[in-house]
Amino acid sequence: MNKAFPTIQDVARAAKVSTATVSRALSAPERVSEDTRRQVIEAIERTGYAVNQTARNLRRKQTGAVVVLVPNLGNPFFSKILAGIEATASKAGLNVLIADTRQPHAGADRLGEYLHNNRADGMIVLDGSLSADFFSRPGRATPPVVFCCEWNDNAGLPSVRCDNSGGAALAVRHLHQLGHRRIGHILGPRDNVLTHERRRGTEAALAKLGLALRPDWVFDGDFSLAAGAQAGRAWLALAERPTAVTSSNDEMACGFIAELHRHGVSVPADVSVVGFDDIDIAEQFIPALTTVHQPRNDIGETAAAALISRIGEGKAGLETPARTRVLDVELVVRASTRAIDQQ
Amino acid sequence: MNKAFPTIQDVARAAKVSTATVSRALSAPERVSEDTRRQVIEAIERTGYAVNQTARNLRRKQTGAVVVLVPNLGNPFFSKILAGIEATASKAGLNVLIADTRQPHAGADRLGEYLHNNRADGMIVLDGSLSADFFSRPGRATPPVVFCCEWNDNAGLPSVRCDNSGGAALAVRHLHQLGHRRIGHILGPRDNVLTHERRRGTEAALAKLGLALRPDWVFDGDFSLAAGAQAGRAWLALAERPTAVTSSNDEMACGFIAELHRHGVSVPADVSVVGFDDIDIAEQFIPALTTVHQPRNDIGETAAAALISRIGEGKAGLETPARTRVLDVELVVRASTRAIDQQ
DNA sequence: CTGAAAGCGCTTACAG
DNA sequence: CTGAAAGCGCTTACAG
Repeated sequence: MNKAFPTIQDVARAAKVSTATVSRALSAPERVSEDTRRQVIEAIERTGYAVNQTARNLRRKQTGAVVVLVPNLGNPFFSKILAGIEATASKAGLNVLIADTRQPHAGADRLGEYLHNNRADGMIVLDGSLSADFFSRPGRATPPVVFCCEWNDNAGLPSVRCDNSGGAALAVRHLHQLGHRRIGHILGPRDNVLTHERRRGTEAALAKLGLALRPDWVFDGDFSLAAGAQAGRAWLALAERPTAVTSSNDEMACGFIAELHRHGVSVPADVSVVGFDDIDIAEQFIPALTTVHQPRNDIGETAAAALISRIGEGKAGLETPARTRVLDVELVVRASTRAIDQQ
Repeated sequence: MNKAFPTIQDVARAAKVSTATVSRALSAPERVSEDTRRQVIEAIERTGYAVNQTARNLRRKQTGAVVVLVPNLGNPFFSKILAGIEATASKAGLNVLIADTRQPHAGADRLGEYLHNNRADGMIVLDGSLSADFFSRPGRATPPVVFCCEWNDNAGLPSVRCDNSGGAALAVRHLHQLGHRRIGHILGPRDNVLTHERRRGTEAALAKLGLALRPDWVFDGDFSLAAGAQAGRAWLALAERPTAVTSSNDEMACGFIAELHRHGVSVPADVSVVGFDDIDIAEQFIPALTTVHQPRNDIGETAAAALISRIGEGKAGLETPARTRVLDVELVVRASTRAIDQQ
């Protein structure tokens, strides 16, 4: 900040009114006479005045900002979620702060400051691995928090996400309809709630069809392209191979397909693959990826709207019953899956 | 914010000292006696006190935040840039605000508030299309601004970016070495500074090799996958086709290759393709994409460091001579390019 | 080393 | 409709 910035005092002087009137002309123009308002506006222009948000926020006891906690900002998956959050928040006049929970400096203490130091009026958390007590501090009220995409059941907080288990089931049923009976699955990171839910959906759908998920057809992963490639190598090393594989996300599906390709194995001719997320590249991948579409922009917007309404109610994080919003997913059939002859 | 939050007054009372002493114990512990410090710490814990940043910022005349202006947050290209910025800013104790310049609500006025309403101590701009007068307001000082990736020469502001024309030249020379003489180019969005620079680098390199960029081998685009696919269709419709194409970014290169694939044309057997950026998927694309690697994380970190040093100097945007930092790129040869017999 | 007091730039009952 | 005054929660010369 520069001291050369004009203040409300300067405007008051220039308009020959009190600072209270200038303030009203700005925040409640209907409570000021036509004439006065004009004078104030004119004085504002003449002085080049702009409200000092810090002072306003201190006085109003708000920050005008929400913070989004992202596990690894470098992961492009989050871009459309962030875009949805930003669109909704900025429409409501809120600023959006971002913080990366995986940064070395981002200890729970540091991140907790956002919640407890009046830096933000609320928080959207994309990281389900934050422990429940991160969100509540002994003897202190806490601003509203909502989970988005990932979540932690123990925290008892509202959550907005897609239908993860349902999506996984969609993928399995699609492969089953194509005649596949030998179906494998690539996992996300261990201890991740999405990994867990998608695996659960996969197993449940398989069970309903009278099939089981063979342990040797479950491939470890971590949502990265490299992990997909590694799963590809694991698949190649198998004596008995599944004819189809569902992946816990698209990136691993792409890595899996690329690795098989490098070894002369073709998708979908030799094995069918279904992803999860429907990231941008899925449609232009070769082969175009069959996947479970997740409405990422919507999810971000819905989470922001949920947070904003909580902020409006003035409810703290734990006072209102937590509500879970599960948005629908849909299967997008493209070129990475193909019918198989009955075995 | 919740009124239940304890203030520095509560701590002072609990520790039986003045608020000045509490403040010092926090901000300048060496100016407080050992004993007093311990008492204050203990009182802070007992009360659950956390500094109110808004009050501190008002008093100190700073905001403790920088804002990043992103043209379309939904574009995953920016994720690693943002990650670099966030890492460096948070290390310096600064919060990171983001705003999308392409949102309908994001008029120049709204965005300008970040600069002129004491919302941020500085700004990083990823959007080169903002006009020069956006950054200076008549009669007002302006906090430091630095461009990142994109820039606007007219604004006279510091800028951090990769070597765009040099990268484009690298791509051309690589293709030339492989024997290609008929080389086309897919453009980014019209009026974009990166489009312009990369095209310029392409033409300059071509000229040096005694070649010209044929107008019918220049394909319109906008950095999107769909634009790449459209360029693919344009290539297919050509009577005389280039044997190699450089693309102004990776996404269009992928779209281009995918479209040709759908029409039975193979890369690199039938045409070689070089991208730009080296996004995550480039390596696992089929064929793996030869491209110009841009150090996105570095670029973000460097831009943040440049901004922070300007903030530290207390210089406003226009007071110090603008400095341009151009980071090196490098060609990553993968599978989308192949030698051709001399023609 | 410590405290009393002023002040950062606003907003908002309160009174008229 | 308007103004005087208090106060949001800090920090920082100033004085001792």
